Amino acid sequence: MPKTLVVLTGPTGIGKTSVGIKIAQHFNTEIVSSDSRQIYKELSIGTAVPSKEELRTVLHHFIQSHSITENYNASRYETEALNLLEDLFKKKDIILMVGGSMLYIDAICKGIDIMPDADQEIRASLKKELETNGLESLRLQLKTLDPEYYKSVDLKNPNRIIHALEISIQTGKPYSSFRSNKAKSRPFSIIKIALNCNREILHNRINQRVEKMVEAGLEAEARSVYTQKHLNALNTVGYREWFAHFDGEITREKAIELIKRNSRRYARKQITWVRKDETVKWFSPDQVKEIIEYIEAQIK
RNA sequence: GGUGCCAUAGCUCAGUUGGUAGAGCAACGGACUGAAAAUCCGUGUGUCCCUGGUUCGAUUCCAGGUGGCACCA
Repeated sequence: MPKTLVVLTGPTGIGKTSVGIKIAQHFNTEIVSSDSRQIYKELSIGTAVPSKEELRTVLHHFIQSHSITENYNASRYETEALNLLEDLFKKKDIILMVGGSMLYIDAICKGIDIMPDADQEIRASLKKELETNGLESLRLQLKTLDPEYYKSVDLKNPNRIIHALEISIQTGKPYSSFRSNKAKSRPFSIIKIALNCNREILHNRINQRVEKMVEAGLEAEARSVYTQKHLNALNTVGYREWFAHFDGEITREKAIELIKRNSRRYARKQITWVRKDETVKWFSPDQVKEIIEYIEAQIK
């Protein structure tokens, strides 16, 4: 029997969780989450993890499975999720992947080139250098260590330059030598589905969901991880705004307003990413029946 | 009902001594391979309330209308 991974994605707040559960139920299968924040066990309200009822209905993987202290990344996700999929495909022909972390989805569908994890000490020293000497100093280093990547990288983006430098420095080989730019082949076929709706409706949904999160105790949840605010896992919409409030930089109302705005912007960024993928079939969140029909037609 | 003030971008407003306009916020478009809910780049999106008048030319000046606000009745 051929194996198929059905990927369900779309902007935050569109309703992926509930649509995903209906689809998983129909195909009697399990859900592999591709959400870079729902993966953390310390977070639940601000990441909008599925409810206990929802989790009872369909078996979910990679929901609150790791700690914010773990230094997780897309490559680790690729390895772990592929291993899991191999197991799951032994008993199922269709597996549903649900989530909005586009890089994580790409890691599964196309793969990420193999290279070492970034050395945290090197990263820290490069960050320091960025602060004291500025971006130009890092650019010059990159020009020497990896002239090829220097030509194509966004030279205004510190994260990109730092990452290329840290890999080049710790391996002694240019970062670009690790980049194959080739999609890996997978032992399963892939069907990609994305949810979207009218932008104004999406914004209303997002704004209302943030209000509900606040009512559900988002502030207390943020407070509970406040001492670890430096962790990358917490450099996230819904938490960083509270940290700014706790630090006395902004009012509580401003924090909530910014969470709404940043969520809206995040949704737009997600849509931008998915738009360029021509293999994606778009649906509205109320087209569950049509989605199931589409999947069945594709499988045949 | 009378008088005064106001009407410009989605919002708050600036401006044009008459040559069709700009800030903040919001919004929109894009990039993306170990930080990705991250990080970075780009874009004013406009019946200047409506109708007339004056003028080569009106968003700007004048008249009337409409709407809002304030005060007086």
